[in-house]
Amino acid sequence: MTNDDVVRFLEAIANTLEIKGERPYRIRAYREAARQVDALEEDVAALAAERRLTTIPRVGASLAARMQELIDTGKSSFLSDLQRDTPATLLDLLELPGFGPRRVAAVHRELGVTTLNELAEAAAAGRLRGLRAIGPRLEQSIMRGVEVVKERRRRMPLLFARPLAEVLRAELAAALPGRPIAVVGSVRRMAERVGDIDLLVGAPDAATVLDAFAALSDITALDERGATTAVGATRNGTSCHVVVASPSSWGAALVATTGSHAHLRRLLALPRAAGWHLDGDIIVDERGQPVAAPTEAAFYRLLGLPEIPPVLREDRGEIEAALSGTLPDLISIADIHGDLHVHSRWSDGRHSIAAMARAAQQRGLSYMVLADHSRSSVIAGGLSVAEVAAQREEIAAVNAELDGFRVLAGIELDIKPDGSLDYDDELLATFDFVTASVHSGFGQRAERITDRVLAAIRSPHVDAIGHPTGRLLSRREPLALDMDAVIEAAAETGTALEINANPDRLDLNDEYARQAAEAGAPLAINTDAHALEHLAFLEYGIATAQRGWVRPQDVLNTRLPEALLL
DNA sequence: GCCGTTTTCGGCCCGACTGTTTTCAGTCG
Repeated sequence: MTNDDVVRFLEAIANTLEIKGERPYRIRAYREAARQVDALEEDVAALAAERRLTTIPRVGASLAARMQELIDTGKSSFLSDLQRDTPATLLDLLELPGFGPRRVAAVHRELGVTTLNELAEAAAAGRLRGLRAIGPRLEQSIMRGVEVVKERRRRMPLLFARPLAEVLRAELAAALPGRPIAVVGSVRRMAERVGDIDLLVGAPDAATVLDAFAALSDITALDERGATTAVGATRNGTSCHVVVASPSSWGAALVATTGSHAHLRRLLALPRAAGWHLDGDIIVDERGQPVAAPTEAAFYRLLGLPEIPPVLREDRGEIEAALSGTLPDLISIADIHGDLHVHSRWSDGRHSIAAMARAAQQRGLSYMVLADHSRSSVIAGGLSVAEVAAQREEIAAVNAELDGFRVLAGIELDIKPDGSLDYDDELLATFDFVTASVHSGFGQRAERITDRVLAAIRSPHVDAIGHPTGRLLSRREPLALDMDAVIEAAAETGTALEINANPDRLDLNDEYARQAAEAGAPLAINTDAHALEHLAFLEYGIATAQRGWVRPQDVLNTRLPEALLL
């Protein structure tokens, strides 16, 4: 029982209670406990073993008893009781945009709907029409939403896939000491969504490897087994594919299993690869023998190419660029000198300005822009005009304490639903750096929302647009923005577009990042950290930028503050 | 359901948008 399992359990209870129409503060108690367990450094199972669950903040006697039962027995009588009249599949419906607990409860009660498919059928048959507060627009959005949610289920965000892949790799490595094991496939390419986990093992004897794989505690079922490959299912139903290669063809096997399919197809069509083809997961030559290449560099050399970084292997022109010697000089994490979007306790961050600054410095940065929320983000604790002034004093005090690191005064400024900005020009002029973001009116139509963002870009006080498309990989589709117009205006005014590195956002995504860089719009790669540990998100932002062929000179925060503030 | 403890009960985040209405419910951040 992992902390994540307990978090999901508490959230399932909260969501079920919400559908049942329970009192809001009781629901919130479960949500807050879930957040606490999520932030817990210790193993919640260890706390349970010592009967110390109530030492977790926001966990009292009642929640502790429910968590204890779950951890001890793997089941919860409380949750099963709740699910007797509120089936677990109803929780899927909450993922639909515009569909909250009340509407879920209504379609369940009035129409007997319990699953996404049943809801889609009911919508298609026009049976939602009779319900209060559901009209034609919502009906349309439900039918679209069901498809979106299903696709999300098929391919999980990298955020979830990458740690899962690492657990499997580490467990397999422990069972096979001395063998090289690599996470390959779309996780290695840092693709934003991942269908299944791919592992590559170097070993002369495949059977031993496949036995060890089948015996992993996280692999609950073996779906397929061949001579050198196997497919298993993990506890949460994710499919994991393992391939065994001989050390002499390790490099070729890395290329073959890292993909993408499109990249490989193009690669094997090169003249120098005449007769080569894929035999299962192995690249073989015209005689059917595995291509001997101990490293990836050696493999690409056989084809007369420089080594192409995994993040570029999508057949988006990288092979042509490699042939002509024009592969981009990709940005790397070491190029980043500052983070332009960091929150603190002044709004909805978990840590103080000083703590965030010290953590950023430890990560090798030399400055950060403190960008707490502006006043309209009420729930996020947005800063009043008076608080902005008070915060400046704390920034000055923190800067006086720090050596070799600077905190700049910034703001994450709401672009309000009518397109106006959240503070007046006079106040805006006093910030070192302003990032403007959309936090409301997500459902607006293309023209209206595009106008809002364009107005912000054209404001002389706005230096960057935060998470421009507003998407959340695990639960929200992008705004209906005209991105061509946004990128064009950003290039024209020199307003930066953010690559928000939060792995649930990755916004801009790789393709827009590339389009922006090519159009000459400056980029900013920021963590949007709301806690110390979120500063580690930078690597996801860098990977997204790399996948977008972004070079250091395309990115604002590769500069030092002196150059930034010009 | 948790918490504080000058309170063992009464606080705990609310303002605005959208699509549904015909005066507002439900969702969202």
